[in-house]
Amino acid sequence: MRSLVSSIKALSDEIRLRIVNILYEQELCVCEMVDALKLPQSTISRHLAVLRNAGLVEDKKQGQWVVYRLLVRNEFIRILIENEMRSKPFFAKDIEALNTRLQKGRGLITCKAAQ
Amino acid sequence: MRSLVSSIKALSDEIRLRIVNILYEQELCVCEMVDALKLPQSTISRHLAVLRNAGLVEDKKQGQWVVYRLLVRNEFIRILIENEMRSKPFFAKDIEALNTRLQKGRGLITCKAAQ
DNA sequence: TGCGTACATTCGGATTAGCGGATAACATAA
DNA sequence: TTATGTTATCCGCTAATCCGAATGTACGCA
Repeated sequence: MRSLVSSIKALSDEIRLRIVNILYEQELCVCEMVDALKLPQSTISRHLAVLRNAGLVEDKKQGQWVVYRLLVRNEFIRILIENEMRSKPFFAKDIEALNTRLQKGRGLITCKAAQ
Repeated sequence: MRSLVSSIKALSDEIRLRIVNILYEQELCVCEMVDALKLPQSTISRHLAVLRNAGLVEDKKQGQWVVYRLLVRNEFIRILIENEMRSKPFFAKDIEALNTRLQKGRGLITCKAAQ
């Protein structure tokens, strides 16, 4: 119950929804998200901590990167993403920016160099 | 988009989830919710205003009462209620208290008298 | 007219959440 | 070792949210 509220609370922020949206595409390191969403690194990192504490994402170290993966444990979250986010231009433009970024960087090979 | 965030934000509170839960049973006036959830009237009223501003409920005057009705406009909200709330004891006990209250008052006939 | 009920809103105070620059911590590479 | 890149956390600050008692408003009924 407590965890249900904190899951919903974690989703009740525009920036965190944008993060969830791009993570629904594939797992990503922090700097890829920074580039895709064009937001300060501290902002992304802080919001990722909120999502992690709510159990919505998990992270793993991979070389010098920390890679985040979305955990869709509840059906309502999947429906939320599929029905309310993926069709909207607001979120689609982040996917575009992400793809542009991923083409440059080729996965996780470089990050700074991709800018 | 703005409205998606405010919908989710409106749902990101324990008391408001409890209100949504009992309104999913049937439409209710404020004092029935006060009795069912055993919370101060100002608290219920304030949270109802949040839900109304987010477009999650609508209200209509009915005699001396204001009756609130849940609007399930998004599929993810229905899934949220069905999958995450209705099965949980935490929310079930509110339904029980609500039914006890409704037996006494028989719909909207009395409110103060039902206490 | 005046009382009582139902509901909304105000109030002050506490808690929480948000921001981005700066810095810390750590890994990798030269 | 030194330099660079990646990520997390700290900092001071502002803004939003929550609470319940108290007050305001509207209306039905005697």
